[in-house]
Amino acid sequence: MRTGARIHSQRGADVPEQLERICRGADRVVSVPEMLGKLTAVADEGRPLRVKLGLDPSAPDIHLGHTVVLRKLRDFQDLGHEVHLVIGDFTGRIGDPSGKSETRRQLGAEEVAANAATYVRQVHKILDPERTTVRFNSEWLAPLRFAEVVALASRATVARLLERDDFATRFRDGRPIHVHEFFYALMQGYDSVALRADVELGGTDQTFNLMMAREIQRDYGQAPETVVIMPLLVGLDGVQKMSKSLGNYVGIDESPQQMFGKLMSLPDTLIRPYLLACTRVPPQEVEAMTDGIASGTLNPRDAKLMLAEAVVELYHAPGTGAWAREEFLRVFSRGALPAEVPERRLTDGWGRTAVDLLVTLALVASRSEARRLVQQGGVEIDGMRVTDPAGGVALSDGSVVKVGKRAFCRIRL
RNA sequence: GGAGGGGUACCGAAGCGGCCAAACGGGGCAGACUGUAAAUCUGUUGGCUAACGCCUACGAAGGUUCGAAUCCUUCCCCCUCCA
Repeated sequence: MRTGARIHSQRGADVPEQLERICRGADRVVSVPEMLGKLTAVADEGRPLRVKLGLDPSAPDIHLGHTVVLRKLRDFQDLGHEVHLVIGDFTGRIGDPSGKSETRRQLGAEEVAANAATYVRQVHKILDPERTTVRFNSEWLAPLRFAEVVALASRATVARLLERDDFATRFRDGRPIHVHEFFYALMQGYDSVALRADVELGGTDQTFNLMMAREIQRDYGQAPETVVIMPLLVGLDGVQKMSKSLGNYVGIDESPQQMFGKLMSLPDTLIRPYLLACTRVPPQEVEAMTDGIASGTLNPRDAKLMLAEAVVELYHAPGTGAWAREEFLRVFSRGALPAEVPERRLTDGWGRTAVDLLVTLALVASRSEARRLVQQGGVEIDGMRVTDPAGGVALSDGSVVKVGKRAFCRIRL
């Protein structure tokens, strides 16, 4: 798909097509006519749009939730535009308590750098490195003098800031809002000024900040960026948005097995949204599958198998999706062993009981847990359930210990 | 500066002298079932112990008491309102 440059060089002719591609899947574009105008203008000028995305450096792993926005960025790149990622190292250093009322831990410089490197590596699974620029916002935020900060602050009113949903509810409930939290939106807006962004992407949770950025750019004499707001992906729990801290996520750096398994644990109601947001399955096909599920001709499990395979395939080597599917069916549907079982050499000196074994193999966190697991029937050796925690176990070279549904270990004596 | 409210296990939240390793909900884990690591149901969820039980734990440190998450003192932290 490296046709972007060529399309771009065709100038205005393909602008409607570009617009259609950009708006597809977006929750909202502010505004569509404005976007049209910009696309036309840059096409005439023969330059690409500068498209911005801000990233929070505190949670280094990219998950499927991020990919919704990242894949949209990729669309821009394919259309010949350039992407500017802003790592919020300065904002992150201050700590953003937004969303939760929890104050976020401050990050050290090395940590930020390491996280950023991880980001960039993962992001390149989706974005075209050739058309991606990475910047750190400390570059322009750190040198600001207090007078300049005050000037920035004077652009916004408290009433305006309180419009933000999160602030509004906290204010109403009498929960604290710290002054520096107000600065957050201002700083993000300033990022856009520093980058001279033409377009900014974000999830619906960023709506307020994105709108604020437009106003700030205007105040600084720039044309306000056009904003593309993408829907938030619901997490594996089916309730809250996907986020690392909530643990309801699928990371794009995870192993094929893990990705596949997590996607199979998706509530059935999320099949359609995930197919649409996280795979390249054409919308008509998704609708056909959805109908199939509704009418009972398609087993939701099979739809999920398809979904999981498609997602794994997107972030791993070709063929891995099908492999992960086979693996899943073998281990969970047929209860067989996975293709690769980690091996552990067992030397003399472990205590001989079932509990000792699990502890020695580090398959449990404590002896109590091991005991519990055995009592609950969650431990098998060579397919035989172990029933007595304190009883001895019969092992031979090559015996396989299974703990719970998905922990395996082959014993070498 | 003043007044008031609060800090409980992974999270939320009860308890306010013994029956508290701490109700209840969520999450996690295990089992059953299944169409799946969906849904549902059951069990389990500090550590050590074969077990009796023991140890550690309710912001921190002391104290009262036969006995404290619960009462007292000091300290730390958080929140709200007033100035």
